[in-house]
Amino acid sequence: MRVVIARCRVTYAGRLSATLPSGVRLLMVKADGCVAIHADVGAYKPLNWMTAPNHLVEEPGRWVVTNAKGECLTIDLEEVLSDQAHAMEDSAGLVKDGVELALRDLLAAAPDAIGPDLEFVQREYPTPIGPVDLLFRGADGQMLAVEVKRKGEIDGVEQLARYIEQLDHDPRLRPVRGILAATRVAPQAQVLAAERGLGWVEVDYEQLKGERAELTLFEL
Amino acid sequence: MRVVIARCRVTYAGRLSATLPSGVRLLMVKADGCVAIHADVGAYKPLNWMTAPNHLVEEPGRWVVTNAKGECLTIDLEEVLSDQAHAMEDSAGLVKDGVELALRDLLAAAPDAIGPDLEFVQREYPTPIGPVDLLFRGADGQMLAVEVKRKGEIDGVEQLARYIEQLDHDPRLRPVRGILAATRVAPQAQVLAAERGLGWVEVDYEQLKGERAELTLFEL
DNA sequence: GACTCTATCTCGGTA
DNA sequence: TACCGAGGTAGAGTC
Repeated sequence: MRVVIARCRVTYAGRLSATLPSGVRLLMVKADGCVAIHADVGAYKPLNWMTAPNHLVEEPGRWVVTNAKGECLTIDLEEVLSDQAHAMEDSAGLVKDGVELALRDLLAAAPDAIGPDLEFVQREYPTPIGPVDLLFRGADGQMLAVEVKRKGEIDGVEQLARYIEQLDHDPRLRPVRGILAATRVAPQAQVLAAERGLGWVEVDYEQLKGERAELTLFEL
Repeated sequence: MRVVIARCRVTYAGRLSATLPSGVRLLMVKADGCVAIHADVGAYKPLNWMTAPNHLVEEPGRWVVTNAKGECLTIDLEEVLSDQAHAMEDSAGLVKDGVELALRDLLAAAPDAIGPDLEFVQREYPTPIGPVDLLFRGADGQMLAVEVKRKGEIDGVEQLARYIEQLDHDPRLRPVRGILAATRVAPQAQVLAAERGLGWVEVDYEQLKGERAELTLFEL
């Protein structure tokens, strides 16, 4: 990785146009060719960037980065304060835990958090437009599709509505009820769910995890 | 901004749990306290990070970053290869052009680009599920809701349909027509719009901007 | 390659 | 502050 500290101006022309006036910034050029320009605020997002694959041409006082889509990032270097390169061998990647997937599995094992007398049928039940997170059968025999989100928003309601529409095409399943399950359901999502004839439920992730741990302990 | 190149291990506990095994990486500590850990691939996203405001405690061989939400980022430094700091005065920010907001404002001022004899009523007209970009009144008195997108795709049509559904609940507005306005409307979006009884229009951003400039000049 | 969906999403706006 | 929508979303997985 090459790290340059420089006073520079930047322009980007591509999906939008953006210009960055003169200032001291950090330029990163990574092993895969990615270029990022960071200011001294904001941990996450670069001011400007160009992802790989791209083509970097280094002229005196100017870098020009282009890609196949016709996007162009131009960096005018007014003063280079530091320029160093470091070898970084590939290292094992990040290991994550605790997102939507875990919530889905917890709910599959504990349907009571969604509603009474539900029998788990399948995870990732396939439809032509993508898999439904969870499918249950109610005490009355009616099917229930559940869309799981960490945060339930309008998108999640639309997604669930599309799945229900697909599932209702299958005479063996029809009519299918739908519930959006999330640690939090936004007010707008609640309104839209009601409008679409869908249900929603807020579930407590920590509590589910605790119950699961207890159950595991008991089963030992 | 402080830039450290080091062999390190990282753990994050907060919105999820994540661990990062030993490897050489770039650590950025910005003036606002933000911390980011970058690998040698991917221009954009750090492997781990902590946004401001936070609290960084530097012990020998270990940094611990915590914030008010109880998130915690721990960096175990195994070997520091470089450690430098650079002053970066605040500089003027990024200037963007060509986005949805500008397009919306141009259309509010130039309804003719959407259709004949439209009277501008309101920007961001509120509904229970979010604001409609633009609301106009036609010559016949009928209301017209316009959803503005840079690129008109299926989700833009869906969004517009949801708004119309809400607006039609209001007897003072009903019946409301809907149009998707974008610099380009995808064929699938055109089909879906027709299906939903909605209109669509492709508008020329550069031309609108030009007209606006002319108008401003004229008004001088 | 195109499409879909998630994200410690970030970021900006607003009530 | 919380909530909501846009993003040059990026990045991962699937078909």
